[in-house]
Amino acid sequence: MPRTRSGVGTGSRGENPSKRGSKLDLFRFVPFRLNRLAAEVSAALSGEYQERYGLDIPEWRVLATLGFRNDACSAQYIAHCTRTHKSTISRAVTALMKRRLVERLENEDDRREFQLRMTRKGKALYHELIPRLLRKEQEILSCLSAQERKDFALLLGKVEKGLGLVQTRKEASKTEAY
Amino acid sequence: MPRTRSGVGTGSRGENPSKRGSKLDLFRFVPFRLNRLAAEVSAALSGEYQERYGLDIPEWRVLATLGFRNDACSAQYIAHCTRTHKSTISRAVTALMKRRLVERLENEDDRREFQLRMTRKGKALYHELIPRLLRKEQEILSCLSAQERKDFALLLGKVEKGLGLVQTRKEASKTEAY
DNA sequence: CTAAGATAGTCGCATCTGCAACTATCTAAA
DNA sequence: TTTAGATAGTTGCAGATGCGACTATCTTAG
Repeated sequence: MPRTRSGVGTGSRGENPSKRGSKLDLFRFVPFRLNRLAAEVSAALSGEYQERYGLDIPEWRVLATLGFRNDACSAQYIAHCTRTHKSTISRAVTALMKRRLVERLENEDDRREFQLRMTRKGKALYHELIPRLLRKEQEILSCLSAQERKDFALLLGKVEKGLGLVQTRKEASKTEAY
Repeated sequence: MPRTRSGVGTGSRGENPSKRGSKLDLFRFVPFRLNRLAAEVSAALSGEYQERYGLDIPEWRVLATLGFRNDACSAQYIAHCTRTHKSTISRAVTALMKRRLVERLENEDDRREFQLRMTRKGKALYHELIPRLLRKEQEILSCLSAQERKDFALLLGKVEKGLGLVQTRKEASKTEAY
């Protein structure tokens, strides 16, 4: 049974409790909404990569990067383009190697870094996982019309760009160096 | 533990490294984009509440909730409406009480729970912080036109609703009980 | 060649946070 | 009343992750 609210409400006590417009509705505050939404979406997806395949997010990011570029690359490259700390990527790679999903080759030209690529087993898992994730994504976006999804992607892109999250062509070609 | 099954599942276990459309561009994958964007936006804001005022996100959420409802409420209520785990809220409240930003009163009707509210000092901090955060938010959204911001908020709302993140009126009145 | 500085990757440490167990309290039913 | 079950809040524990130090290697300048 609902407890009776103490009748204070927005009424002003002597002290001027809520002066000016200096109030903030968390539910309309975009940073909070983005955080909450991201957490919820991650939770919705985790059933696929986490429970079903035992991958955590950093591990999944490594596989996704390797799978998309169908080509070997360094851990540093993955860290840069997924904006994940290099130590996190390092641990993810270690775990993936233990499970024989990823292997690494010495780089002759620069023996500090390794070339990473998925093993056959890793690729199999990747190709099994991708359709599931894409389906989940569509499920999450199913509340939007086709046009709204486009708009949403466009707006996300603008905000990302505004925050410097988007690679320019120049940066991308520089990134090739990794 | 979900060991990978021997069969590859989607068939054609042959070589064929990148078959079909089973590829995923992380940069077009909405869950990844939301995660990255939320992290970046949080980082952009942390300068205000973290560095300047020594608050972490859960602490900030407690203050924001108390500030918006200009009324005392329980820790459980805050946990529910911010979708934060109750243990996290508990620790945040403890920290805020140590700093005398928040105080709690025994609830006569139910001695399990406490009524939380900001102290004068807490309110002062809150009213100093809010305009800064709102300014930051506007800064982040400055890459969007007024109409685009509206659209963005609307689309966020639809996705939130689709995920069950939005309170209906009925739930809201039920929540009053907390 | 040598030395200084940059970079790739690893690892220890500290922090954060979710989970689950626990206490105290409330509610409802026998 | 007694007892079983629910709920508010706290806390120990473990897993995840960022930071910074460290090693090894590369590059560039003298």
